[in-house]
Amino acid sequence: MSTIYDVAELAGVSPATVSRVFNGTSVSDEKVAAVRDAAKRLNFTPNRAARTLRTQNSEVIALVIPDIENPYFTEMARGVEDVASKAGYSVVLCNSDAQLDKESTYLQIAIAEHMSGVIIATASESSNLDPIIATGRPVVAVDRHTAYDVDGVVMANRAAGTSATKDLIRAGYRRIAYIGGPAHIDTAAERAAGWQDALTAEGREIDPELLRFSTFRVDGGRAAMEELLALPERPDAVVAGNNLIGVGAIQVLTEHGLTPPAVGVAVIGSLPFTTLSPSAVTVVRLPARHMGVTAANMLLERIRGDQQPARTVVLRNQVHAAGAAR
Amino acid sequence: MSTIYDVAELAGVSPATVSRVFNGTSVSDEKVAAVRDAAKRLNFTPNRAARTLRTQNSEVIALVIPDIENPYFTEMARGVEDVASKAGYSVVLCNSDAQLDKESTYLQIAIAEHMSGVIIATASESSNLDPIIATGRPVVAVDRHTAYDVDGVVMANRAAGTSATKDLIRAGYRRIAYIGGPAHIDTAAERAAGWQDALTAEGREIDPELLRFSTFRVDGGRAAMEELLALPERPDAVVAGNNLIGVGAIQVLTEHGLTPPAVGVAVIGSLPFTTLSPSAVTVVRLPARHMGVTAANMLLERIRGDQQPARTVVLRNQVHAAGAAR
DNA sequence: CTCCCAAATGTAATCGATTTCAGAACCGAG
DNA sequence: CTCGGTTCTGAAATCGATTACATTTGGGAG
Repeated sequence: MSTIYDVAELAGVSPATVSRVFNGTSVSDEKVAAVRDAAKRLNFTPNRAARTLRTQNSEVIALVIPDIENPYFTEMARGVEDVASKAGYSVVLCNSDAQLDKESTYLQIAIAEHMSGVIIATASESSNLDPIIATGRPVVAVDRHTAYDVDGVVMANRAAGTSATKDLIRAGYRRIAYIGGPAHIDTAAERAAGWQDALTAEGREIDPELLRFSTFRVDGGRAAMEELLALPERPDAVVAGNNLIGVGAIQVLTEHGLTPPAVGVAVIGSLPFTTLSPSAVTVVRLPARHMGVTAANMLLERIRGDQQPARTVVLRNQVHAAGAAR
Repeated sequence: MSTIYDVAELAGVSPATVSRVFNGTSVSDEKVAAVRDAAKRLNFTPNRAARTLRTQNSEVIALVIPDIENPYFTEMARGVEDVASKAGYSVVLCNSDAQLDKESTYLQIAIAEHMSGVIIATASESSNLDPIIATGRPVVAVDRHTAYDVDGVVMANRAAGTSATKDLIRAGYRRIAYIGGPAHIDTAAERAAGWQDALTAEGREIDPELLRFSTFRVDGGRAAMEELLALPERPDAVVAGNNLIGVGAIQVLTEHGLTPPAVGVAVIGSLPFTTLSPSAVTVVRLPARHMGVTAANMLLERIRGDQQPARTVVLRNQVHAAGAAR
C-alpha cells in the first residue's frame, strides 16, 4: 500500500500538495498532472482510517434494520444505497434482528467508526438512541416512529389498514380478522387502528377475538392464522399486517383447503415473490424503495449541515384490489 | 467523545496503561480497576479509526453479494453474521448488483478501510480480485468459483441439477426444459450440465431449444418460460436454475392456467415465501445459511494466520420431491 | 523600480490508539 | 547484602492523511 508520501516523492512535491490535489484546493496544473500520474503509477488509494481520524468523519452511513430477510427492508435498502452511492457515500447494512442489544452494538460501532449518519428502523419503542444523538450525528427513523426528535419517514399506516379492510368489506366478507406485528411497535398498532376504523365506519362491532398481535414474520402469521381458524366462530376474511404475516396466513389457509378467495385476504405490503394469481388477494402496496430514497436524501441534507426542525414524511400507498387487473 | 488520554488522567495513569487494560497485557489489579472505573464514568469507547490506523487492521469483514433482494443470499448473510459477530467481527454487507464496477468499488473500500477479509459471491467469471489479493488479505469465494487460488464454498451444483431433473423423469414427464442463470456464471453452467447428465443417462436426446440461459432473477425466469411456452413443441416440465427463476416460471405457468403439477416444475433452491402446496413442486434445498457459516469460519481461520493451501468445500443438497410429505 | 497582494507550496502539528524501549520496583537465591 | 530476573509503568515514536501557518513567487498598481 502506497501512501501520500510515496506519491509526493515520486511526483517531486510535498505530501500537502498531494492531499490538495485530491481535495480540490489550488494547485498548479503541472503539479496536478504530476501527482495524478504518480498516484496512478503507484496505484494509490488514500488510507481511510487516517483520513477519518484526522477529519473526524467518514463517508459511510449505517442502515440498521430489524430483519434482513424481509424483502420489504431489502427493497428499502436498495433505495438508500442508490442515493447514497451516487453521493459518494457507502452504506453499511446492519441487521439488528429486532434485538435491542444487537441494535445498540451497531449504533456503538457507528459512533466509534465516525460514520456520517444513521438510518434506522428501530427494534422497538424503547430503542435507545441517546448515545448516537449525543454525538450530534444525524439520524433518520424509517418505517417506525421513535421517542426522539429526529427526521422520519413512515407509511400512512392507519390509512393502509383502513383501505385493506374496506376492500374486504366491499367484496362482501362479514367477519374480518386482523393479524399484526408486535403491539409495542407503532406500525403494527396503527395498522390495526385502521382496521378498527373501517369496521366501525360500517357500524360493525369489534370482536376482540379477531384482533391478533404476533410477530412480523412468517411463523407469526402462521400461528395467528391457526388460532383464528380454531375459533368457534371462524372469520371469513383476514387482514395481514405485513407481507410476511400475509405469506404465513395464506400458507395456513392453503393447507386447510381455504385458498383465497375462499377466505378473503388483504395484505399490507407486497407479497414477495408470490406465485398466486394476482386477482386472489388484495394488496396495499407500500413504496419501500421510495421510503429508502427519501430517508437517504433527508440524511444527506442533514450531513451537509441543514439545521431545520425535524420533519416527518408520510408516504401514501396504493391499493390493488383482489379481482382487479394487474 | 472521550479519549484514552482523558481516561488516563482521571485514573491517574499513563495512556499506555489504559491501552494495556483493554488489550490484556500485564497491569496491576488496582490500576485495572481505576482505569475501568474512569472509562465507565467517561463513557469511553475507543476510537476505531485511530486503532485501525495504528494496527493496520480492523475487525470488520466485507460480504459482497450480487443481489441483496435474493433471499438465498440474505440467508447466507445471516450465517456469516452469526459466526462473525460471535467472534467479535462486524459484517459489512455490500450489494454489487452483479455489476463489475460496483464490485470493484466495494473491494477498494475494503482495502482502504483495512478490513480483515472478504467473503464474495463474484459478479462474473471475470471479476478482478487482484487488488485485494495483492494486499494479502484473505478472501473466501462463495456460491461461485473464481479464477483465483482462494478458499471457496460451493454447492454441489451438477448433482443438484441431476437430482432435480431425475425427479421430474421419475414423475413421468417427457419433455423437460431447463432455465438457468447467465451462462458465464459457472453455477448456472454446472446445474445445466447436471440436467443434461440426467437426460443422457436415460438415453434421451437433448433438444437445444429446451436449454435456456437467462438471468438469476424473477423477470429472467418469466421471459424464458414465456419463450418455452411459445415453442411449437412445448415442454411438459421445467427445471429452474435458482429460486427466483422458479418463481418467475411458476408465475407464468399460473397465468397460463398450467399451475404445477399440470406442468412439472423442479427448482434448484428453496422457493422463498412460497404459498404453494408443498407437494406441487420439487425443491432441491440448498443449505445457504450453512454456506455462510462455513465461509465465515474459513475466513476467520485465515485471519488468525492459517497458511494451509486453499480449500474448496462442496455442500451437498437435499431433494424434496413433489408429492412427498413436508 | 518598489510595494503589496494573491496564488502556490512546503513545514510541521494534529487526530487517538498502540507499541517499543527503557527504567523502576520488587522478588528470591546465593 | 548483592545480583539477576520478573513484572509494571511511562515517555515517546508511530500509523497516514489533513490543515494552520509560514514562505516563496509572480504580477499588477502606483
